[in-house]
Amino acid sequence: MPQRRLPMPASASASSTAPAAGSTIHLPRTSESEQLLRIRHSMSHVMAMAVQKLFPRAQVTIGPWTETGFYYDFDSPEPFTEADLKAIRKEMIRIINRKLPLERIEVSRAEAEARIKAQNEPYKLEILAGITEPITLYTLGEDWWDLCAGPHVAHTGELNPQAFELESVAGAYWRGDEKNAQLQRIYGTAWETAEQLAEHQRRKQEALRRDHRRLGVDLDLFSIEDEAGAGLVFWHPRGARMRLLIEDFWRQAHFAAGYELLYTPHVADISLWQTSGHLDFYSESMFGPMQVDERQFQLKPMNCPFHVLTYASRLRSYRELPIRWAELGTVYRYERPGVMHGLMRVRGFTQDDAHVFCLPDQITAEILRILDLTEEILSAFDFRSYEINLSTRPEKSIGEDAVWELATAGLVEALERKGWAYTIDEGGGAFYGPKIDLKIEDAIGRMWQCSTIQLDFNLPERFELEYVAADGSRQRPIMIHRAIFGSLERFFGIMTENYAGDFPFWLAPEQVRLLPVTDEVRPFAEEMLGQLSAAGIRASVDHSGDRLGKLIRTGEQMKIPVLAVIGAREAETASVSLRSRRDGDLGSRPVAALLESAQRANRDRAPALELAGRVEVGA
RNA sequence: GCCGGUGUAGCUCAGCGGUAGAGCAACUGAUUCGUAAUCAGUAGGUCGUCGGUUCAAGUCCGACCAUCGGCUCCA
Repeated sequence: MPQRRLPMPASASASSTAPAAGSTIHLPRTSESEQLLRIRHSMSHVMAMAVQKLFPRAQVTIGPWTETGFYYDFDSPEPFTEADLKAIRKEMIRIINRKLPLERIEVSRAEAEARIKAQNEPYKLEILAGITEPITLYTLGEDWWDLCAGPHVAHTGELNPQAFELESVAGAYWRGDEKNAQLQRIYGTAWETAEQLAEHQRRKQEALRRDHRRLGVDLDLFSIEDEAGAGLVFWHPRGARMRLLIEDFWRQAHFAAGYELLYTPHVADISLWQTSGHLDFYSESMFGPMQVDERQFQLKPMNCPFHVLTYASRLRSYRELPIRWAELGTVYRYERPGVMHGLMRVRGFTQDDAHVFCLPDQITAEILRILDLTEEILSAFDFRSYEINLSTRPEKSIGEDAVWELATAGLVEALERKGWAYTIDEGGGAFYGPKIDLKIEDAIGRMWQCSTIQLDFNLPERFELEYVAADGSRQRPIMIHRAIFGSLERFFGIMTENYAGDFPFWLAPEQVRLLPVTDEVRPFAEEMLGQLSAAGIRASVDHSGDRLGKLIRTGEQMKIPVLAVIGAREAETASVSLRSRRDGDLGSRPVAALLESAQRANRDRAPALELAGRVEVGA
């Protein structure tokens, strides 16, 4: 068994020292560094002062630090543009160079109110009303101050004018509520040293290099077509090939884990969504209904009602439980214009959805099985570091106390038995049941929530699901929803960014590309292609007629794991000269050796070919 | 949906009132070549869409669509 499938404990927290490919500079997060916190806090004040100097009509609101910098929200009659950032930045440098002191002053509520009123800053007044004593403000030089709890640097001389940058302007709502005034937010980043700033920018570049939208075009994996509409994904042959491999692996793992697979319709009579309750609490995320004959149909935003109907299609016995049904179900959800994002946020996507119907005393065992399967599937894509969250009963919820307690205890016990660290989000569960969410960490330290396990006391109730218990009575089963990838599209995007497009051998859409050096060897290349294809290896011959250097360049740009150079020497000896994307030139091997190792790699879902010792062929 | 940016050939971009340009890719020809770009030629765009201003609009204005960075929301 390959090492990557061994069980590994989940890490309880995100690591900020994430592997930043080739870098040794540590970038502390704000929450890890008192000095950075001061710097960023003060930077936002400096920025606000600069903005008010350049835009006197701009009113200040709030300006907190973030993990990599800071922002400040303004209410300004004139819109800020990216070009304005340059001027603001220059003004900030001027302020920094004046080495202005930042002084903490504790004031009475009345004095704070008087000072704010003198400046006509209505947002500050609102903030004041919401805070408790002691009320503090920080001055910045003689003319500027802001209501703030601190802490700050002693004077702006402690701020490094070479270690900050203003990054973007964005809209934001006062207090985060879209019913409130629209404010303008300026984001900045600030560090102790110019080197840290450079490293931060290098990481941003790295994220850009890994962007799945970029790679989707470059590697010809998928596209989103204007003509068809936003948020609808077209899987190109290469992307579709990968998706099929992912799905095949997923199906295999599910059958092995005791699941059966379902196929259910994409639309259904709208009454189904009335029964399920989605029409009441989910309709704003649903596509509108469509009229068919005398009935109204609804495109599905979720698969669960279909699985529930399948359950209810006949009488169930307690002996049948647990029932585990999974489906790669494509759902459509209405997303507001402006929120779509590559594969990460779309309007049509496929969930790897499953529902487990079980007895109350089976909860723990079923959750544990799901955790095991989740780990097996995620680690196959090299996601081995998790952050787990358990969400408990919210105030507004349905169901009996005893059921909630039993279910929550079941989730806790499963996590304990799995040995996974987790945090508890008290009251963060859905109204219909507690849940476990799992985030995965990618190669550059970002966390992504994909998997979710939710208990549901609502749907079995609404659809009056039953089973016949041992004593002949009718009982209600427990229902568990779970998804591991969450959305196949989104997972594909995350995975693409995680690998930066350098997919492991088993997953690569094109595994081996044969590069004929001259026209004379094309027939041999074709013959070899036949052998590779017959052995289930995804291969092609590059017939562009370019010179070898170009063929290799093109192959490398397409991130093909194995390039096989075929010249006269190779054709004579039935061999290939292999070049691996990961390990470079591997030297010559008999064709049979390539076949054998590629087949083995596919079978083992290996990241790369493993070849026996180099064989010298030819002259 | 909201704020700001962007939309010119398949891709990356230049042109910013006066009859559309480059590099790469594609195609054709020559070259038959040994580990990240051989040379030459050809073709390709109603400049996102619709409307307006103007003698004249990729170029100015408006609306819409898409997209990028955010907000809100979320798989």
